[in-house]
Amino acid sequence: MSDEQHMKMHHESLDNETLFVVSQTFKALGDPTRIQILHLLFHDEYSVNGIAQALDLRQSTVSHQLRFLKNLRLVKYRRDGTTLYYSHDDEHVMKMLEQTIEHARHS
Amino acid sequence: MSDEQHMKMHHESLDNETLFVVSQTFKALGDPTRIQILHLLFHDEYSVNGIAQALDLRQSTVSHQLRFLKNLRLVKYRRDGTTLYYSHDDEHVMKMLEQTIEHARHS
DNA sequence: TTAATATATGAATATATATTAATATAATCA
DNA sequence: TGATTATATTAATATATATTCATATATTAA
Repeated sequence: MSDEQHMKMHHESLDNETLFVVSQTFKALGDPTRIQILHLLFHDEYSVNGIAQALDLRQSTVSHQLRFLKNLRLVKYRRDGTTLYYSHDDEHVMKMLEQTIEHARHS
Repeated sequence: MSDEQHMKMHHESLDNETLFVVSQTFKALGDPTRIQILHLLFHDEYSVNGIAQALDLRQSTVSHQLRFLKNLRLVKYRRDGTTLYYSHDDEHVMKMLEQTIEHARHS
């Protein structure tokens, strides 16, 4: 039996890059502040200050977390003057988040 | 308009307990070692040492992480003599994990 | 009971992470 | 240009987390 077939028997083992991407994705959802931000963006776009006000967080905190989320392409933004409007940018991740919120609520 | 209706307009805001449960769940999936363990348990049950050997991890590391996963009821075990066989115990979480792995592989 | 084996636990350490205050940058408008 | 506003960045700090070694516990078998 080839090594490849042997690996498939035990299901594909995880290569380091996949492992890194997957862990980063879930890590993004593993923090209460980021969950709140993404959940807020589920329906609408918000400015940085808008998020800060809605969630009672510092502007700096929000900006830091938005950078994190933007690096993972989980959010995007559009500019209008000096204001940046952020919105979500990953349907798969948003679906997982909302499903898990519903799952947690009904338990 | 009542406060309750007002809240629904902006979607249900997240209560602290939900926020905690959701973040804990995703945090569990946000670590490469735990991802490897859960992925290994996707098909079969494994002993603690079996996991350690399969993934080239210390027994202690595996045991600590299994405790973490067991506290969240993501894994369960059965005893056979001195050996504990662990298996996964949350279909929703396992489905999310495997979907996200597939998602990451094809990107 | 003693030895052997499997697993869990505790303490120490190193690393990662989230938040904050202060400040820098960038865009707009008078 | 200078003032104003919105956002980003930097550095500091506090906290959380993962791993490891050493050891404790528990089960079984001789």
